[in-house]
Amino acid sequence: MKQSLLFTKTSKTVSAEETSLNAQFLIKGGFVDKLSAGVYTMLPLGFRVYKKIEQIIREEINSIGGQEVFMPSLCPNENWKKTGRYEILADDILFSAESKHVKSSVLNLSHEEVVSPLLKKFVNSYQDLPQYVYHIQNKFRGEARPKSGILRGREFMMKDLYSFHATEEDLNNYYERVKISYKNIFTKAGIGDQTYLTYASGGTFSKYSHEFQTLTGAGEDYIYICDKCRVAINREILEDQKNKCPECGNNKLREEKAVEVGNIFKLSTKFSDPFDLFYIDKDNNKKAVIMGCYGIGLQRLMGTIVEVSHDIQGIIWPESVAPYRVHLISLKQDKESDKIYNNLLDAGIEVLYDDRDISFGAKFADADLIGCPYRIIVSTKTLEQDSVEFKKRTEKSSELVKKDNILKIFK
RNA sequence: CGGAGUGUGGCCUAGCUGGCUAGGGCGCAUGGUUUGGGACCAUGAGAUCCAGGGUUCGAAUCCCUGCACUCCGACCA
Repeated sequence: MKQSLLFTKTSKTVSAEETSLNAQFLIKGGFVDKLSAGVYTMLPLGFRVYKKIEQIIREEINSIGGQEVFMPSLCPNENWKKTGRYEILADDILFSAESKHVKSSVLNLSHEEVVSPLLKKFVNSYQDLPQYVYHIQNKFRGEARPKSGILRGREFMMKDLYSFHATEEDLNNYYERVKISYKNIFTKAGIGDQTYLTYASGGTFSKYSHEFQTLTGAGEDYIYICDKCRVAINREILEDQKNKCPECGNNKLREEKAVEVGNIFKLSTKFSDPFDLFYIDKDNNKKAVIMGCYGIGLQRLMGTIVEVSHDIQGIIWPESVAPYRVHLISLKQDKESDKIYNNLLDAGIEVLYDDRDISFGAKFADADLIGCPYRIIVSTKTLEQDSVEFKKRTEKSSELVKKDNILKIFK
């Protein structure tokens, strides 16, 4: 992509009100635009990052049997009344959706009320189970107080996976597979080192649920980490847990602030009961389907990566989610840099090409802010030596690389 | 939802104990100079000072109401 063609621009300034670090960098860099509190547009650069994250999640969930669908945002509130969640949430964070001809719909804030009746249409026998259904789709939550940039929004994308089982044991087994899968996702997204499996309150159906918490001061949760087991417990169950690691009993836990990037939850029959989602077992008995649900907020994950990976100049994207792999900077209006750009494109390398006619200082500053992993600089100086300058975003120093050898770097 | 703060050209802001044509920076346009860490000079365009009401000879400035945004707390299926 030629940077001169991007309709967005970087900005040197951001409102003094915007104290959240992820919001500052993402807005200045032209990744997102805030429409109103907790409601953001993904701009071309930001949407590329978003899609990389989405794809990491999709591949990982597919690998544990997830079948991707796309469920609607609109839902008759009848469904929500069936589960009792309408009464609880209609006066709170549940958006109602009305028009002249539609008087009784809501905007889904999660999709149990859609996916459960959906599966009822297809599940009859134990032989139809288990099933794993997910989508990556908008959620609407009328938060009283959106905060921390894109970490807590009123409209956001979420991967929500729902699993359907004949038995509790089968759910438990799958639940463990999802744990591993989530760990892979956060590792691939570049925050594996800072992310902890965390015991949290489980509601009425199991002793605990599990969250994936990433250490950052921007987080809203306090977790207590057991360094032996590399797990944590959420402060909300600390007293239950008597300040001990649930896995090894270690009572020397350290407190950290963290943000919840993922959550896995055993639902039991909470949603299958109201929708009469059942199956017939081998002995011809009618039994309720056992469910689990598993969520990851996409924007929250994106914002968390920024919170975890940046320096004073800007974002340092992990290669797996960077908007472009290479930021090519020409310090000279020259056919040579066009040629290098085209060679990189031909080799299938994602490259953002700063072909703008502006000062080199501005280009460097933008490159630092935007945070692509690799930088290639083409200038008169480098071309005299038949070379370009190659620099990683994570490193201060650069090296000269012969033009002919550029592609070898990326093999 | 409780508490605190803030709304000024496209963006960031100064002005806020009322007083001349609302000042600056960024960005934008035109011309010139410059070219390895956010260049410089000149000229120019661009403003219902969040909205409505009130006080006053006079309101961006004071008062009331509403809306929006930010932060702290509560909440977080």
